[in-house]
Amino acid sequence: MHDIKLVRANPAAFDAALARRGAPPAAAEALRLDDLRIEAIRITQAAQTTRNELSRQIGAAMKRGDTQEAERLKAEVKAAVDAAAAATPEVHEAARDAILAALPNVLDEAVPEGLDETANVVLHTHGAPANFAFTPKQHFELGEAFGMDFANAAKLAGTRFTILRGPLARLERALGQWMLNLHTEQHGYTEVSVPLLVNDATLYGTGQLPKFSEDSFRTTDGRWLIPTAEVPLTNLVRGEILAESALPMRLTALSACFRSEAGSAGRDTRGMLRQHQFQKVELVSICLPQDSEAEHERMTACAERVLTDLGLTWRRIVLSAGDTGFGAAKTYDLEVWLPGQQAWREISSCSNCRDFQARRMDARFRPAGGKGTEFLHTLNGSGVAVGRALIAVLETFQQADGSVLVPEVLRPWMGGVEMLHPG
RNA sequence: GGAGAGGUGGCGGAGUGGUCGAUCGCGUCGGUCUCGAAAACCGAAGUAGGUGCAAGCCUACCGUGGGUUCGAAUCCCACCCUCUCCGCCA
Repeated sequence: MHDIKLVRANPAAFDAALARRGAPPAAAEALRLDDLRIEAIRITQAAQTTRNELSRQIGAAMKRGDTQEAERLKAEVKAAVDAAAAATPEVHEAARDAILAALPNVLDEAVPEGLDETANVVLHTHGAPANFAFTPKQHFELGEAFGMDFANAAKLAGTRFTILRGPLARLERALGQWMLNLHTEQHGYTEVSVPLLVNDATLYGTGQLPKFSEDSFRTTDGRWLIPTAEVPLTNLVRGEILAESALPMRLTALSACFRSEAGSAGRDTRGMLRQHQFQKVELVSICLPQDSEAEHERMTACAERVLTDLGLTWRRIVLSAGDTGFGAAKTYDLEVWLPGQQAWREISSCSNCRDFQARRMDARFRPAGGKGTEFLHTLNGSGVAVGRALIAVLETFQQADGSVLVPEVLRPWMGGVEMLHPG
């Protein structure tokens, strides 16, 4: 949600910010509605002042038993009451906010220009795609031998679901547990167990509503399955006024994530790369405005640490203007190299949302020594997607005979097993 | 799911139709006192919107949304949440 005051202060700059994302100008219409709102407020408040004064007189008149005077005043107050009812500032405010709530965040100046992913910029690469002495298989080809089961998943739930059994089920659990411990024990994050079902206000707070309702699953009682733990974690501060001493607040959660849009693109139909349900370790930071840029770098480094410790090949890219998500001012994607697929694929996305979500959530802090309140900054990042990490591990550490080497850091979670053998 | 009770300012807790944005207590902040601290005493302090150069003035907000009324924290309706008991259950 944008600050109408900033729009008013510089409408041209606001429209220019939208143009970077390829969105049409909106300042003029928002300001027109805000003008109507202010005019209606003036009328309403003037009428209320009159009504309040006359009401006081009515009360005084009745107290001294002057019913005739009271009745006369009642007739007089009617005009003010009608005038207050006729002016509808809340209608104009709702119309204004409907526009503002559907507009994406203003981008960081450092975000590269461009309207799609072709304009993304690779910042650095860790490791290099390895040469295999054999033709590396894709994860679903490897997985079959380990009981990666798409047929039964389809029977139980439909397409875009996967069933894992035995060592792969354990490997998924190992990845999640290990990542969670890494972030809580070494990166200063606090583990949180969150609801997987949330209400409208929560989904609105992080920006999924009102514009992207079709991307999430809705329950029959009006709740939503979370598309990411970012939603419940970030909304923990919704409506709160925090003390500076509580910041930064670093939260992490391992959760299932549910995405209804996952199948609509018709891409990645084979395998478990793009699913309606997947596990993810999420990182969320709530911090002071002046700290969010550094926090963004820190958070991304925490996610990178996961990939490095697993022994994966990865690179960091900064998303272009047009590819940056709705609520983000700046986003780094981490892409992992998949030898079987011979491609870089997204495994983490770390975004600085600045005060965009905080405004929607009304999440503020009280500056130490200062007066009043200011909006917090919020950041979120995957640390990392567990399902995709599983894919990357399978494809990266596969052997010629179809067995898979277990990354050292995961072995304590795998009962000490060093090599997974099919069958 | 059934029955009952209740949601008021950071917390506790008054207030049941007429200057109530709200008595009071605790906590917080500033001051007096003190070598310093405690105690005591004095004082300050909600959020948002409108208006003004400013001091200030005005409006709204007592779980949320409606309604009744000249006037609602107070009455009515719906919803949300909390607590107690019963039932059910991992």
